[in-house]
Amino acid sequence: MKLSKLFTKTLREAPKDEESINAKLLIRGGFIFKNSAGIYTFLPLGWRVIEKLARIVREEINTIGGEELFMPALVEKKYWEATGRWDVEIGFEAKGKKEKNSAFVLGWSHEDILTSMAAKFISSYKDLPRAVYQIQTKFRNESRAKSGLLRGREFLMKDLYSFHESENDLFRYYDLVKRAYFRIFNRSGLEVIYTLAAGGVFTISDTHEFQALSSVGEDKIFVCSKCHYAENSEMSKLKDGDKCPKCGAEIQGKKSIEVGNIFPLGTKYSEAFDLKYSDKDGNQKHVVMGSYGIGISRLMGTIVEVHNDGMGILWPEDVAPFKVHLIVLDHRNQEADKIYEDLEKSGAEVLYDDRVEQSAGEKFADADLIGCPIRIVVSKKTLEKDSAEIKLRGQQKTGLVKLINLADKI
RNA sequence: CGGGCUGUGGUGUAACGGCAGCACGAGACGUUUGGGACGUUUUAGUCCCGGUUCGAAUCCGGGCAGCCCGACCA
Repeated sequence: MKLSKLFTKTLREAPKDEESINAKLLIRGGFIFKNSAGIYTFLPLGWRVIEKLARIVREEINTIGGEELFMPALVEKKYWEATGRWDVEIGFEAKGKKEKNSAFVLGWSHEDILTSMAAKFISSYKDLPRAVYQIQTKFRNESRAKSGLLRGREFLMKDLYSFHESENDLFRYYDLVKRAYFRIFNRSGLEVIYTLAAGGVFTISDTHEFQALSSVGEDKIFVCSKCHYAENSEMSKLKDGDKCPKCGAEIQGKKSIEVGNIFPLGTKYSEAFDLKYSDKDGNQKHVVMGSYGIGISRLMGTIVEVHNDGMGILWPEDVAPFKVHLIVLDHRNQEADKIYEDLEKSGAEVLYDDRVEQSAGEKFADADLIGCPIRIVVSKKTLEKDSAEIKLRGQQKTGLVKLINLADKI
């Protein structure tokens, strides 16, 4: 991608009403645009990050047998009534202009519509277990959207649902999901803490959250300084300075961002929608379910909160919009164009700053802001030595690499 | 949903109740190119409605919007 052709431009200063780091940097870099409070456009650079995250999620969820599907955002009233969730205030009613009474709510959760569908496809123990997921926009009328991508009224979520014969099988799968989640967050460059959390009306036991430590987080967890056992403060009886119930080390209270959660639902939904299967003896039983979420857009915001410096973002390699940020400082020299083409041919994702009117300093500042992992500079100085300068984001040292060897270094 | 703060070109800021100005950006032309370079030139603004006043960006009332704190967040 040539920066001279990019749809967006960077901002030198962040809008004054943005306080959170993720909002400031993502808006300045041209990753997102705020259309309303808690409602963002993912601009071309930002969408590439979302796609990277989605790819990681897909790979890992597919590995544990998840099948991807895509459910509607407009969810008709009848689907919410079985669980009494039509009137839940978090929903946005969607009113057709011709209808007198609205009959839809924009989907803020998809257990209801999925469970009613699943009854058409699951009828025998031979049809179990199953797991389906989607990556979709959720709409929640948050009374207070905040902190950039961390709490939006419209956001991207991966929601996975599993169907089982028994609680035993549910918890077998629950553990698979847990491990897949750790791989997802690890590949996304985040350290997360597996945290015990309170169950709700629709769960059969405690639930678990994946928490990334951050001072802007809305959650507070009590986490063991040694074994990382953690409980969410909303249900924990622990307090600062207590001994860890698992290993005896000191417990500390920390602020954190919930980037994922997993819920053992049991049969609450299958009872509401009469989702049953026949076991080997022909007995009708309710299907046992689990649901598992990752806020994809929140994940993006969290990564920025964790990986940044004063100048901009430091994208972890697997989620960076581009791997290489190539800067040419002497635009009259055609050599850089060729380097760009060669790098692309070698398979590297390159953002090429070929702009002619920007000064060197501005190009460096933009490279720092956008935050691709590898910066390559081509200038008169480097070309005299048939080389390019290479620098990793977040490191000060630079090195010269012969042009012939450049593609191999990436 | 309660509380606080704030609304001036695209962004950041200034203007006692008295001509809305500056910088950056963006557009044009030219000169530049190793940490946000320079010259000439163009462009673009007081959130909305009402009130007070000779006169309102400024004061008052109401709305709307944004941010922050809290409540809420199966």
